[in-house]
Amino acid sequence: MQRRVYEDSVSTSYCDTCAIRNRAICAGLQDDEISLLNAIGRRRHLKAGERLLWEGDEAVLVANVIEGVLKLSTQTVDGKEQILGLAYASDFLGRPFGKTTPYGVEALTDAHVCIFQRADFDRVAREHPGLQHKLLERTLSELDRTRRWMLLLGRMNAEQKLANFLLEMSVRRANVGCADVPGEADVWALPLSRQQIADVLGLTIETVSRQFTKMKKDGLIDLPSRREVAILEHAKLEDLAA
Amino acid sequence: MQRRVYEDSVSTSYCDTCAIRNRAICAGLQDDEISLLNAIGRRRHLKAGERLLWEGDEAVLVANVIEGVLKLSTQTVDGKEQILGLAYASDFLGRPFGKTTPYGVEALTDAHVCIFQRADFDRVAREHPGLQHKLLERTLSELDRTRRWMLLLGRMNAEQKLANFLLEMSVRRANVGCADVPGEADVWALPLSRQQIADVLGLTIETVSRQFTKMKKDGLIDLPSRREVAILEHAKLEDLAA
DNA sequence: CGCTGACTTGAATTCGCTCAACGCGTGTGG
DNA sequence: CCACACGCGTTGAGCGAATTCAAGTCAGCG
Repeated sequence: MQRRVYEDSVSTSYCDTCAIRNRAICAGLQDDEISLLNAIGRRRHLKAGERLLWEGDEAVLVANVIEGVLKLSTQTVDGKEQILGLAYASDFLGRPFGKTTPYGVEALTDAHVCIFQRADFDRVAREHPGLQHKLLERTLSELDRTRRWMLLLGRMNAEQKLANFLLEMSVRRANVGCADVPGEADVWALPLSRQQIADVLGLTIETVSRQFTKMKKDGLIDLPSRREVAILEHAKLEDLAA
Repeated sequence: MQRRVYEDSVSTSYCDTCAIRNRAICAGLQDDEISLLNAIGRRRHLKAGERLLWEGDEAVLVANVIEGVLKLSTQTVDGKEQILGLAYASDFLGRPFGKTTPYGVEALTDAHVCIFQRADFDRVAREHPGLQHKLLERTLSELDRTRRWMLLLGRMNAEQKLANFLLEMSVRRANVGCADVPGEADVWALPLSRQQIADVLGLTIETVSRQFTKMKKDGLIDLPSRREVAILEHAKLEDLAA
């Protein structure tokens, strides 16, 4: 029977050929554990802009990012958005063992995710300490990363924020594909609009734009088009990032 | 043999009579699991101002907060401090399964903690899924709390930040003892100096002071002494917190 | 070709920071 | 006991970075 257009049940070969098989929570699991995840997981394709989770909803899904960039965000009462973080390939999304989803998730680029019904996932996790351990490790390092981001939000000026943002994106993006060749130009397409960058950094769109312009004028970066960046002076950018 | 003055091995009765026995990660563990924790844990008393963990150190300890308030903090390159969060009774400290401690921990009030050698704790956690599960749940909700704090740092003005700070402290403090009687005056001693409050909120000491003064003038709070606060208009304070 | 939405640029404003002075309580040594 | 220093907090003045408000530019698309 045909499933919904964007969902397919995961055949055994899916996990075996999965791009993140060795980096996500699946890494290092035993064969029987992988099979179990296989049985309850589905692949899903998300178009850029499509939402996977809504803040405050009952938490019915958790997922692994296979490819693409997604944003986790929450909203202030007066409607401003604060992006809580970005999720890249092999990152985990959602709130296992919780009632409600604490943040919204939206794809910034076209993306592939491997989704699980939370109830299924919780059950397997409870019964398989290895999986739970992986999840714990991932959550702990996510907590560390989030806390470092607090330093950025609380203590940095616009220039430092943007420098850090570009450097982190450069690293996280590079981790996904092949390793960067040192000395090679560091160019890529930004998966975020100026507004979204502003939301990540706790700035306004105008401030982000001005800082981009300034960095370009100073020769630290290039902006071949609106949605592309090149880091020209990696070292100087790191100095700015302080 | 006498141990160091501030450390005592935990006798069975320690856990049984522990104030946080039913709220920390120990809650709901089986008797044999509790016994194991008992065997590897020690109580330690910290004086206000004493440090338990240093950022960047090899992670040798993890701990449960039994009583008191501690701060988790990190430093910028130029020496400014950013407090990453506060830990209250039943909160968990440290970085299990990690090489280095990602933040410094210092007691703000006199405090009691239940400390474990990380190696011991890791081993017990690995072997006892129940414990690991508790730890995971706690880490996940800590991540949620931290992300909500990002919204405060990234999107709020000084007034909103302080209002949120006071309200959160009121709640977290109240959770420790008996429940607040509604309508009762909400008065307590601040465990933080103005400077520390500034570090928590990503503000300067002067701004914090001015906001305190303003709130007092507006009748929202009272400041019986430098280190005491009373929330007079809880509802109005919540309006400010937005 | 003109419309639309995303981005940039400019000018004015404002919020929080910096710098500086001062107040207050506490401890210390003469 | 007083004088004084010291830490901590408050208050004021001026400044500056980032925001707000307001035009303008640009690219993509019907």
